[in-house]
Amino acid sequence: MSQYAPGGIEEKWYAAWEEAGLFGPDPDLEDEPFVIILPPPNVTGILHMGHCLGNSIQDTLIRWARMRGRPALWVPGTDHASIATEQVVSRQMAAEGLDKREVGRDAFLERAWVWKEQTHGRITQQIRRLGCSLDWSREAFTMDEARNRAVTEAFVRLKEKGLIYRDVYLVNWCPHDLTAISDDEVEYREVEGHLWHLKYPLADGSGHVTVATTRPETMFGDSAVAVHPNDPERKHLIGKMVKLPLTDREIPIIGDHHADPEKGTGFVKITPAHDPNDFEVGRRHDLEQVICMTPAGIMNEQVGSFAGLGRSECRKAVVEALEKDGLLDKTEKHVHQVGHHDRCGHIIEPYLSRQWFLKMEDLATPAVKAVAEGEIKLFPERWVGVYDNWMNNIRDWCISRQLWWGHRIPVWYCDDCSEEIAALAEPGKCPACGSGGLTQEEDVLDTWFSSWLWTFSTLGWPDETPDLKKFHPTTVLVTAPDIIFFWVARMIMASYEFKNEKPFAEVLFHGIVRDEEGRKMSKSLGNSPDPILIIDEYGSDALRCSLVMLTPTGQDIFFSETTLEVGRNFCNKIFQATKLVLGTWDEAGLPAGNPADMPPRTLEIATLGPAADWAERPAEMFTGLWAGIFGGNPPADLSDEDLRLEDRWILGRLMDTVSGCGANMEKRRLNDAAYGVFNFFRHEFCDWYLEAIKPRLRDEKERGPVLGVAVLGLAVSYKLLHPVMPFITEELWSWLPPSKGFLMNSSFPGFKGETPFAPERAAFEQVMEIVGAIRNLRNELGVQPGKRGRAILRVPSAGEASALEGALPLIALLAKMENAEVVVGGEDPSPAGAAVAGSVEIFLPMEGLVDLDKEKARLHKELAGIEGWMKGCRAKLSNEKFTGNAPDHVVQKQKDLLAENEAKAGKLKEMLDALG
RNA sequence: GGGCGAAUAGUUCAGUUGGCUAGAGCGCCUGCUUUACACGCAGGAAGUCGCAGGUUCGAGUCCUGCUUCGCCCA
Repeated sequence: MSQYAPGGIEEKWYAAWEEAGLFGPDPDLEDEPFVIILPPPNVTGILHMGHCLGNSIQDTLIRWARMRGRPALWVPGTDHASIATEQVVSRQMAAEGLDKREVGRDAFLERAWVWKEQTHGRITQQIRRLGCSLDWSREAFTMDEARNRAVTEAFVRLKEKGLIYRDVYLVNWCPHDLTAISDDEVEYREVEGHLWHLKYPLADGSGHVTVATTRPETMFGDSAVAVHPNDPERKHLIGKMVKLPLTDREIPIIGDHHADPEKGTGFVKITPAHDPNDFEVGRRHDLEQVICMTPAGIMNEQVGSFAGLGRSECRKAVVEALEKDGLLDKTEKHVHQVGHHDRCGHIIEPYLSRQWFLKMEDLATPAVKAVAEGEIKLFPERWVGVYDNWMNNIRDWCISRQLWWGHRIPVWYCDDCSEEIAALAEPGKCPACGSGGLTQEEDVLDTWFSSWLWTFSTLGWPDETPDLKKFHPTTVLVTAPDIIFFWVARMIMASYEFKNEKPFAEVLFHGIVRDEEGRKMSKSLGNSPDPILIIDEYGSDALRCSLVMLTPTGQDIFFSETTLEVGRNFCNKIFQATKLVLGTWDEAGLPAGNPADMPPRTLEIATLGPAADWAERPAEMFTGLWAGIFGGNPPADLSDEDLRLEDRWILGRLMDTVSGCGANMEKRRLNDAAYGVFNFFRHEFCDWYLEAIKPRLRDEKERGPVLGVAVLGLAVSYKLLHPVMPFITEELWSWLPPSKGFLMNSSFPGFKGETPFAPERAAFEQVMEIVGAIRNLRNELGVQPGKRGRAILRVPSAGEASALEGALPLIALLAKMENAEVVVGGEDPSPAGAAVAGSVEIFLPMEGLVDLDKEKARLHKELAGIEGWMKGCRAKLSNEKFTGNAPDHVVQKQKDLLAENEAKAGKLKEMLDALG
C-alpha cells in the first residue's frame, strides 16, 4: 500500500463512535454546554455542496468543543419544506395521471408521508457519510408530534395576544402552485418587457388621456386613472370620467400622489386588485376592487370576450384590439424587475385574497436590540447592517398557505354562528353557541412558521424539559446568509417572544459554494456534484479539509477538483509521515506503555510549567507532556541531552501551533486554524523535522528518545486536525502504540503564554537559512545533485563559530553536502559559489563546476537589489520627522535592518572582488 | 431607486491595531525517482495593491470622490 485510501476506514469509525455513544453530550462534564442546532435540510432533498460546507463547519466546531471538555450537543433534524415537497409529490402523481384535488387531502397526505419516510433515510445517511457527530437520539422533524405541539402552541399564543389576524389583502400569489407566498419568497428578476401607452377616451368626448403600463391585460380591473394632485398640467382633469376601452365601464380621474408627473405620461391607471401600489391607492380612495383573473391566472368573466385566455395571451390580444381601435399610442421596450416564485419560477400575481397574517413590529423590537447590543454576535459583522435594515422596515408576515403538506392552521369555524376558535386541540363544540358543527381552517402554515421555533422546539418546548433548561440558549448557529430573513431573524424574534431569551449567542454565516465559473451551484444548472460520489473518490476528510481550509469566513467559495486535491494530498501526507515514524517504532520494538494509564480529559500545556522549566529540565517537562497526551511514560528513558536542537525547535513550534490554532478557533476563523496546522505539519514537521531526524531514526541507539518526540508531534497534530478531518486522524491515532481510547473524545490541547526554547528555535532558524542559501546556490549554479562537496561557513567570531559547530552535521545533511565546516575570518576561498545568510558567509568551493561569469552576474544582481533598498532606508532614517514621530521599536527595526544589509552588501562586494 | 460588499502575482485569496523589502494555495519554469510520500521534494520567475485626490514621518490598510463587478432590498 503506497497511498492513503479512505475507503472502509470512514464507515468503520463512524459506526464505532456511534456505538460508543460519543455523539451525545457527556453527562459527567460540568462545563458550559456547547450547542448547535443543525439547520434542518429539506427532508425530501439531497445533500449538496452547500450542506457539506455548513455541516463541515458545524462538525468542526462541535468536535473542537467536545475535545475541549465541554458537553457538546449537536441536534439533527429535517424540514418538511411545505411547498417544495408538495410540488414533488404532485408531480409524481401527475406522472401517474392523478390529480391531487381529485384524490383529496387525506390520500394526498398519506402519499406525502410515504415519500418523506423514503427520502429521510437518504439525506440522514448522506450526513453520516460526511462524518457529522450529531446526537441522533435527539433527532427532530418539523412535522413530528413534538414539533406539531410547539407550532400549535405558538400559533394559539400569538392569536390570543392579538398578533395574528385574518384579512383580505393583496398577497403574492403563485398561479402555478395556487397558494399565497410571503414577500420573502418572491425573487425579482430582470425581464425585458414593454411599456405600452394606452389612450383612454374622456367620457365627455373632449379628448383622451394616455396611461403607460407594463400589464395592459389588467386594464379590465382598472377602477380609476390617477394624476398627481399638484400636477399643473393635468390636475384640472380630476373629477372627469374616462371610458375604459374594450368595456362599457366609465372610471373617474382621481388625484393621488402615487402618480408622478415626471414619470411616464403623468397618468397612471389604477388596478386595486392586481397591483400592490394601486391597492393602496384604492384603499385611500375607496375604489372598487375588480378581480379579473382566476387563481390560476386565467382571465375571468370580467374581461368579456377575452375570458379564458392566460395572462400573457390576453396581453397580446388586448394590445392588438386596442391597436385596431386606434387606442395604442406607442410601444416602448422596457426592462423591469418582475417577481417570480423562488420555488417554481413562475411569475407572481398580486392577488386579492383572505389570508392569515402575523404582526411583526412588536416582535422585532427585542430582536433588533439583541443584535445591536452584541447579545447576539454575527460573523462576519457586516451582516448586522443588512439585518437592521430589514428589521426596521419589517412588514407583516403572511403565514397561511393554500397547501396540504404542512401544519394545518389550528382554527375552527362554527358552522352555525361563524365563531372563530383558535385552540390547541379540536374543540368539541362552539364556545359561543354550543353548536357541535365545527370546520377546521383548510390552510396550512408557512414552512418557516415551524422553523422559526427550531432552537427550542427541538429541545422539548413548550414543555420545560431538562434539555431545554440545560441547552437553551444554544451557542452558535451556522448558516448561509441567504436565509437571514427567512430564518435567522425570525428565530431571534421567536425566541424572545416565547422564551424571553436569545436563541443563540452567535451566528456564523458561511459563503455560498460556486462552481469554477462563479455560478451558484444549482439543480437546474446541473453543476452541483454529488457529494457522495466525491466522498467515494476523495474521502470525506479530503472534502471537509478542502472546504474548511479554503473557505475564508463568509466568503463564497469556488469549488473544483483541484480544491479537493489539496485535501486528498494532505491526507496522504499525514499517512506517509505516520508510516515513516511507526515503521521505525516497530523495528525498534519499543514498549507501548501501560494501557491502564488513561490521559487526562483536558490538557493545558502551560500548566505543566513555564518556559524556564522547559529550558532547565526539558526531559522532565517532555515526560509530563507525554503523560498529558498518552498517559504513562515515553517509550524510552530520555535525558536532557537526548532532546537535540531540532527536537526543541519542533516542540516550540508545536506549542506555537497549538496556541495559534486555539486562538483562531475562538475567533471562529476556522480556515486560519486549519491552515496553521496544515502548514506546520507539512512544511515544518515533515519537510524539516522528519528530514532532520532520519539518521537518528535509523540509529538503533538513538532512535528511542527521538521517536518519543516524533510520535508526540504526530499525536498533537492529529488532535489539532481531528475536528476538520475526523476519520483519518482517528485511524492513525489508533495506530500509535501508546494511544488509548478514542481520539474523538480525547483532549484538544491548549497553550497560552511564552513558548519555550527561544534560543534553540532561533538557532534552528539559522540552520534553515543557511541550508536554504546553500540549496539556492546549488540550484542557481546548476550544481549536479549527485555532487556533494564541502560547504565552508565563515563567521566573524570564535563565539559564533562554536555556536554553529554542533549544527554542522545537520546542515550538511539537509543541504545534501559531504560536510560543512566553520572558519573564523580569513581569505575568501576561490573559486567558489558564495552567499550570505545573516552573519554567516557561505562558500561552496567547487573547482571547475562554477561558471565565474554566471556567479559574478548573480552576485551583482543581488547586490544591486540590496543597494537600492538601502538608499531608501537611509533616506528614511535621516528624515527627522520619521525618527522623531515613529515609535522607537519601528525606528530601531529599520536601523537593524540597515546594519544587516550593509554588512551583507560588504560581504557580497568582497566576494565579487575575490572572483576578480 | 436604496443598502451592503469586493477590486492585491496568470488565477483563487490572506494581509486582524497604519510600521511591508506585500504573502500563501493552485498554475507556470528549472532540477531531482534522495529507502514515508511524484497525491512528493528542492529551487525559481511573477505585483504601479482598480483610478484620482487627501490625512500622516509613514497608507495595501484611514478619509473623500470616481470606475468596474457582485449580492441584497424596493
